Amino acid sequence: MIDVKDFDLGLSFESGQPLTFHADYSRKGHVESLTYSTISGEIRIRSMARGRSTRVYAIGKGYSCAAAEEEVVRRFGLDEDLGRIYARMNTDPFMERAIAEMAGMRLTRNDPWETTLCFIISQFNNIKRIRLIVGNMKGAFGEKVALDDGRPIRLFPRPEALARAGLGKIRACGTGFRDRYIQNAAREWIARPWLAELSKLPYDEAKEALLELDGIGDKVADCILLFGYGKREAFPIDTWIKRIVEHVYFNGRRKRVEQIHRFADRRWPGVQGYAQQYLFWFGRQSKVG
DNA sequence: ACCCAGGCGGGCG
DNA sequence: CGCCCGCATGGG
Repeated sequence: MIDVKDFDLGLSFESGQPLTFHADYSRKGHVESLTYSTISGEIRIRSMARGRSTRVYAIGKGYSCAAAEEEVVRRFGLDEDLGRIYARMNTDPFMERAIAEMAGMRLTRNDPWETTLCFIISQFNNIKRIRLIVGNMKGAFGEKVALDDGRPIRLFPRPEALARAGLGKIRACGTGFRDRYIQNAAREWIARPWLAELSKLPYDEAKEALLELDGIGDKVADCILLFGYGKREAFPIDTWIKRIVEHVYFNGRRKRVEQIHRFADRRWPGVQGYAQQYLFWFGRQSKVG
């Protein structure tokens, strides 16, 4: 059992973050459950709010109890002190409301390759269709494995499988024009093994390395750094965030992306990624901008 | 039948 | 440089 402050499982799971794993979520009263598969098996979480703290039980198939808990802590960033992060984010009334409404929303930590693929697919696309395409790609290229109960599942496609796949077969998953970005990224992932190790580099250098890949621009690179490499100083700027920041902090005046980056870096140093996620989801839910 | 979706790369002025 | 356009595809 893990006892954490400031954790809302459903909000963390359903806040538009790249859940690269297949998962089933449900809520009955104040008890939430989430089941998802991993490379090593399957994790089942039950979470129960008790005042300001939440009790989280994790059971894993193919995991010891301790290993399952460790996986959940890592995956949902439960080792990060949200109270301290909120104190640094809370610079104004709008952010204060976002924090109050979205209390307990965590930034998830995902596999770097899986995150890269998801966000290459995300460009000029919508969340629902991103999930559809990723699902298709698992079916076409993901390794088949059986869980303990014999149920077959498909793992996330590895770069090796996509590097040798034809563009036509990739495109058949619904990727559209992104097919060559995907094939190229898979090949580069193999040719440049250090791409898997970018969390060791400072944010700027890691971003530079990602930007060399075709189909990865400023926004996608920041998403990969934030959700795949745990770089909390990344501040992905998509159409939503741009509108929201312009509306809330610039009186509706249009700003260039570079200016918004500078603004966020100065205002929320070190916690830009959390600020972005809270502005993004709160702003979207309440239709700001 | 439209219109849009968590951008990016290339081409033009 | 800064801006603008086309881009595949499924769902509203």
